[in-house]
Amino acid sequence: MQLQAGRPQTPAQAVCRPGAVDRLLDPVFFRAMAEPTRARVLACLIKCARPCSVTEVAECCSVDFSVVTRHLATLARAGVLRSSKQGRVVWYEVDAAALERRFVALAQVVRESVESRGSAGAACGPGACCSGARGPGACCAEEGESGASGS
Amino acid sequence: MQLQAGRPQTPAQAVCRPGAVDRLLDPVFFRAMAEPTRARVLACLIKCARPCSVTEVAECCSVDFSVVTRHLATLARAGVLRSSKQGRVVWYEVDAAALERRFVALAQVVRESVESRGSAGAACGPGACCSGARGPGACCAEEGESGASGS
DNA sequence: ACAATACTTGCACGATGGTGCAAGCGATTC
DNA sequence: GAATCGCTTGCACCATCGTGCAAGTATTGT
Repeated sequence: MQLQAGRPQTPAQAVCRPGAVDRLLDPVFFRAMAEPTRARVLACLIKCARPCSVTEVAECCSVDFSVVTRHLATLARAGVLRSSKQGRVVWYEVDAAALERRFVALAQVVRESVESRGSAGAACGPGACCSGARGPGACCAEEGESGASGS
Repeated sequence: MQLQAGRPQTPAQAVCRPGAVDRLLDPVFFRAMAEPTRARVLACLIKCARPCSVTEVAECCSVDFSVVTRHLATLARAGVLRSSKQGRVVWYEVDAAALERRFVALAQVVRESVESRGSAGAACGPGACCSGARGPGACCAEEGESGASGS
């Protein structure tokens, strides 16, 4: 069987097949937006669609100023925001291009997964297949491809 | 001024303009994917592109079986997975349609934000405008803690 | 030089959440 | 009916993280 070529038959196989989805499901990225205050900050910056200072952003949420600073830094570290310093003012802005690209890529990966359902060999389903190829280390023994797909 | 009609000028104004972005930046959804183990589980399910049992999923990560159960339940609660019980086996499957729709909508919201940059009134930027319309409560009474209006 | 503004960082505290172990529950098999 | 399988839930532990306060840094204004 051409296991390596097609779609992984089990999660245990899937985990050792590096793909775009692994890079896209970056916990740092999702964690950045998972916090309610940060989500609110990000929503405000998206709506404003312009660079905003920390002071401005702080006015949209009821937490301490220092907290806003940290949240903005977190979002910037995750690649969601970009910052630029002008004098003593720091302007934070949504990195819209990168953000949109990321969401589009995520949507694409999910869509491709759906499209592969009927094409890659056996039509798997509940109890239909993959019932015998289990066991830890059933696929990860070899090196596979050291595919550190460059970012 | 057509503040309510156009794009909010400040984050303080933006926070009281409910829009699609507020619903899409759902912390529950993003938190579900923000955890490394859950991200790995989700990636495996996307790659497999078929319903998988809890036992199968547990083989792709090195945590306790009970932990996998909880992670899968969390992802299902967030609308990322769907589950169906067949006998004593529970099948978890990526809700690909909903997931793709969500990412597409997020990309769309970000894109629309970019497209509105030059259209809605003044061309805002660092120090270009919005320097005088500041101050807490400039647009709405208060929306944070006392605001039990919206859910 | 001094003060004010804009922001960052150190610190402590409390809440949240991920984890493993063990017990429990429903469905299947013998 | 008893044993087994597949999964869920209760519990305790620990790490992480969000938060506010206070001090510190960098830049601008007087």
